[in-house]
Amino acid sequence: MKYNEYKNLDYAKVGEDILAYWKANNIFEKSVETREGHKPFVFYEGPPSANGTPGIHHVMARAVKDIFCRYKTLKGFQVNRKGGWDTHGLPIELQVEKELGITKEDIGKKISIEEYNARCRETVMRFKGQWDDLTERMGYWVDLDNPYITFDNEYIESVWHLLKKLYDKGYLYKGYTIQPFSPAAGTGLSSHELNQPGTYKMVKDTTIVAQFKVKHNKKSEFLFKNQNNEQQATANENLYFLAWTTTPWTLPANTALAVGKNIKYVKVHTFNQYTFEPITVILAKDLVKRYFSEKAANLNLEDYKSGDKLIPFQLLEEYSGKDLEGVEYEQLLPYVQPDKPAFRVVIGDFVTTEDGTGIVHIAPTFGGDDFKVAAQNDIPALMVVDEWGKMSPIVDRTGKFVKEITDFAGMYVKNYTGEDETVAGYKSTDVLISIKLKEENKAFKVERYEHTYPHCWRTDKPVLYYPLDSWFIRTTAVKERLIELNKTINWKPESTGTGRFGNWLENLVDWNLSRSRYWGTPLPIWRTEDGAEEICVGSVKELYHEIEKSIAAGFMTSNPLAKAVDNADESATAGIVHTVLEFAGNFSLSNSGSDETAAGKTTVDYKAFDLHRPYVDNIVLVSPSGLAMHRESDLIDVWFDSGAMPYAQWHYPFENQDTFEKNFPADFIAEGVDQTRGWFFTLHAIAVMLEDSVAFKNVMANGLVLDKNGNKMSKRLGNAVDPFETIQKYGPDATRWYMISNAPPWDNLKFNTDGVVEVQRRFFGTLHNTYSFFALYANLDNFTFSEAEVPLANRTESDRWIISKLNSLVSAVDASYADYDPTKATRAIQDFVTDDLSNWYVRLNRKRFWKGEYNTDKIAAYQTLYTCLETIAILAAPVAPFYMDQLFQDLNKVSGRNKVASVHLADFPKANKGAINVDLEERMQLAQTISSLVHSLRKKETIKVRQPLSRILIPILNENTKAQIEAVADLIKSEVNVKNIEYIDDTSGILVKKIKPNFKRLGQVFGPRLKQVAAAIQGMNQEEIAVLERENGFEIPLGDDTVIITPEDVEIMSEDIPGWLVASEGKLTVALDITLTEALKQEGIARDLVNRIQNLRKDSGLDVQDKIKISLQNNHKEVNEAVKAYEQYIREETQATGVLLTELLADGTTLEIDEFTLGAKLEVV
RNA sequence: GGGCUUGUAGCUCAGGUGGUUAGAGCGCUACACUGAUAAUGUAGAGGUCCCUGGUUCGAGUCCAGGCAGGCCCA
Repeated sequence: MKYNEYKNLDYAKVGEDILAYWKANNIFEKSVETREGHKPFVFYEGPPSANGTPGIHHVMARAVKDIFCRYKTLKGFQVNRKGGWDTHGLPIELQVEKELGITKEDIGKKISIEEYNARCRETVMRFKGQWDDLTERMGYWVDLDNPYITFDNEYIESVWHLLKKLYDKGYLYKGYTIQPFSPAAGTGLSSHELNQPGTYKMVKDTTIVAQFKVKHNKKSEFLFKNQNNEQQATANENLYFLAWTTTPWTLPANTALAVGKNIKYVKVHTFNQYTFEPITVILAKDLVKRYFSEKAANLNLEDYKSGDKLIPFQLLEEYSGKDLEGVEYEQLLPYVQPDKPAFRVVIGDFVTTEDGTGIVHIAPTFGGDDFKVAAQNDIPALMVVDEWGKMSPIVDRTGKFVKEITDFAGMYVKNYTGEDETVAGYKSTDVLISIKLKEENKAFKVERYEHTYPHCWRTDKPVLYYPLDSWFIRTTAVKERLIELNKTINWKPESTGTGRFGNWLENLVDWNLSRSRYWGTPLPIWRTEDGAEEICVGSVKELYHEIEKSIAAGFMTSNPLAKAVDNADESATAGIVHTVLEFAGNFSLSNSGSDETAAGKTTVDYKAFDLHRPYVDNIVLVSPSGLAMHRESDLIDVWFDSGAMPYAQWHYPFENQDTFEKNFPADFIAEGVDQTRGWFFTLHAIAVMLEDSVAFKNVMANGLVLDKNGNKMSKRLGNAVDPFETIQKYGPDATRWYMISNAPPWDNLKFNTDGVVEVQRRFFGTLHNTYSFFALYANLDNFTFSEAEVPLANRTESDRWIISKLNSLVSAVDASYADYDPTKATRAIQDFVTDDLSNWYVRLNRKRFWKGEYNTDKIAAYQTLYTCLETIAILAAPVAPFYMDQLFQDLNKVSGRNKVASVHLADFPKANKGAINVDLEERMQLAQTISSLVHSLRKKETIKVRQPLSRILIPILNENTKAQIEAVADLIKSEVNVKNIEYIDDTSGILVKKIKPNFKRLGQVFGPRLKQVAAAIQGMNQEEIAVLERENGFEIPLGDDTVIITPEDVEIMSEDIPGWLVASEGKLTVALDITLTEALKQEGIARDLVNRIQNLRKDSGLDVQDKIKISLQNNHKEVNEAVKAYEQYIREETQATGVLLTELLADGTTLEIDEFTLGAKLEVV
């Protein structure tokens, strides 16, 4: 059995080959099965939606999930990973509408709900194939065969069960609120949806400061009087409140104005800039300067002429907001009349003087604050009766003004039709309203204003705030508990948990559950028309029985669930094809229904019906008092679907009660940080409300994947990275390794394929080279790790060193994974492989592998390198699952040391603390530093490493350092090619010492006087340093005072050796003796000869083990002598049986060694 | 406007509890080495540690205020 040797490494092919191996040998399944009975590590998969193609960020998110599941498996836990699909929701509806060329309005008209939902069901899994493919190729291990699917009846039934539980606890209620509404999508939006990335955009809107004319009556009399300025009374009939709005289209719905109770307002006499008419206006005192120019402060009102740019003004009276309360004004745009008294000033605590005028225009139908303050003050909203006889706002659900708003009837309040706004003459509805107000002397100021405004995350069109009826979950009731339990969750990064998520909990509002849509989980609440009686249905069986009652009461004629519930057992065994809703089962990917039925665990046949609309809508139930109850037409927020997955993935509580209990809460979940208020919240909320428990103990919120310039990836901009292409080109391992090692997952990643290439080269390339080196020689020597392990004590210094380093690495990597910090783990592994293993251990020990006989030393070398490679394979397997499995198997197949078929079935190595030797690691560091210093000296003198030198000198200030260097002296000597290391100490008398203050120590002792002390120390001469060392103390005069410093207060090092070539780093100084003796020169020539002959061997295509005969031309005396002196050495190095010096070589090659040129010839023997 | 987060070499990133000469890899330049060879070593160039104040004997690090990017929300 031989170790596999590879000509070229094809990373993508490794991925494919290993994937095939996993499939053929069920490695994933085994990785779960072999841990049966072990402690479980519970992981929840946040379900993706398969209606779009996966992107590179999904590789990131899924790599993170995979890494910790694999790590925990290696650590001996059983990690079940049930996949899942999020199948409901707006994106799917919109996609279907786009494909069918319809809008929400057409549903029920051009297309039936039944057909519409059938299309949704088809569409939602359209890219499932691509998703599964990516999941496999990137090496994300998750159970794709038995995923939970949110549209399955079983799933919906579990969700219903949870809703009923909430209902029974009094957490569900119906309310009427102003909500974000997307006319373009025809639906209300949840706060989660409004929290999608990119919904808030900078827009330039036309804003109006409108003039609301004060009614002159008893209540307002005081406003028309001037206490300070009698002669101005004439203009006072034109008295206006100024109110600013960024949404002029809401002005026709105005029914009140709000002021701040304690805000100061002033009355100002001036002129309207559009009509030039004299006016008197009221606005907040703080904001006067915003509307009136300083330059006009001294102008006389009498001098004003129409059209003057500078408009004079005069401050008249001052009022507090409280004074203004109750003052009435004339309706600004009298299209529709309210049914109760309106148009007066109210107090609002939300009014500020930050912007606008300090007076806020109130349109109760189009703003949350507006709605609240109007209700508190009994101010009506402006409503009209729509075509169905229902009360509705003056803007309809498509975003158009109703016919009652005559001047603007039928106009869209925002650009919902995609009109080109850049064409000349384009006027938005807001602009048209402005023009009208200007003409009527009702506009004080109209200007374009840039601000952020929320947009629908699917249609990119602006959102309106709009009154909607909704069902809510009273999350505020458990707010404190949500906060408390959140503190027990380990967030990665912590700031997301305390900051983003914590603050969100602090400002929690009730969860708006309602969606007026079609494709989703229906709200299982039936109500009488007057809303007095209602029922929340919590299971299919319960619904069945309620229907039976309804039939008895005469509201229904047949029970659509009859077949499913009555004939359950029969249908399951007889294989009846269900006709109630044929398609329901056809697209179902779940196979749990029929299996479980056959097993007799439930009596419901879940393929015989459909809990979606419109079927549930057709069910009419009977109330306790005998009235008809219809289903509340809403669907529930899809986030509830995904937040319910801990339960619903198991069809709990109808099946798998045990399984659920064993798998709750999760040990670990991970998703993008954008899910903070989405999935993370809904999981948490449901778990706290129902279980008084967290839903997850550890959570990783990973950051965004941006393009290499830090911009968001988007298909539209064309900067999106195709994950399939990346994996195909660079392989899954390099892609994953790059993503994880480059930056912590919670930071945003600037994805640059150059980085992937670098990882490939630097890490995988080096590791592979190291393996190839091992395989080449191990195969020649037939090393199969069959010998007993050579005891550490019998191995070389460098063996023990790399083993020590390896064990330190195991500890570090284990700790990093356990702390959910994969980046630290990968960086540690990478540094070990490139720096310690490859660049130092292998480089220094090469000769042990290819030279000499197969003895204990050689075996020790093989064992050491093997152990390093095998350990690395396991440590790195969670991140690079394919390559590391190949490496592991390549090693293991020959040695058979592990009885497992894959690295993923192995056990995570345990660090052997006894093998870690800090002293050893320290002195190897010394060796590396000294070598590096000598190399740099050689370079300075341009003496090549092949030229042996006699000695280096190292000044030694303490015995410990000397002993440390002694232990690695051989390594240094061979690495830098010198014969001897000599140490010089104090007694030599030639050391020049350097003294440096220990600032940390001195600072603590001397504080502000440190500067003087430090200066004195740096000024000490050799003599004084000697005194300090000898006496263990030295007096420094400090002004009138004298202080004593000790050797601990300073750092003393040798700086220079007079007359020598030195280099130093930190405390270490090295001197190099560059005197060349004849012998050294000869040896240098011999080494050069070896080098040239080795090259010749290689060029001639000789095999490593071929023996040769060498003939050399004897035309240089120096060379001849070197050959004679070092013949033995030359023969050994070049595997030559003999070296012959001859006069003439007819057919040799020419060798050049410095100034020598000679002929040479090799013959294989 | 608020919350969170990031800002260190051309690029990607390290820099416990403050300590005086701020590091690594990549890239660039030069040189060397060569039975791991499309590998490797050594050296060099390259820094306003985002800015401004403050605390301190001493600030990349702590504090305050800004600026810029990102995410999330009003």
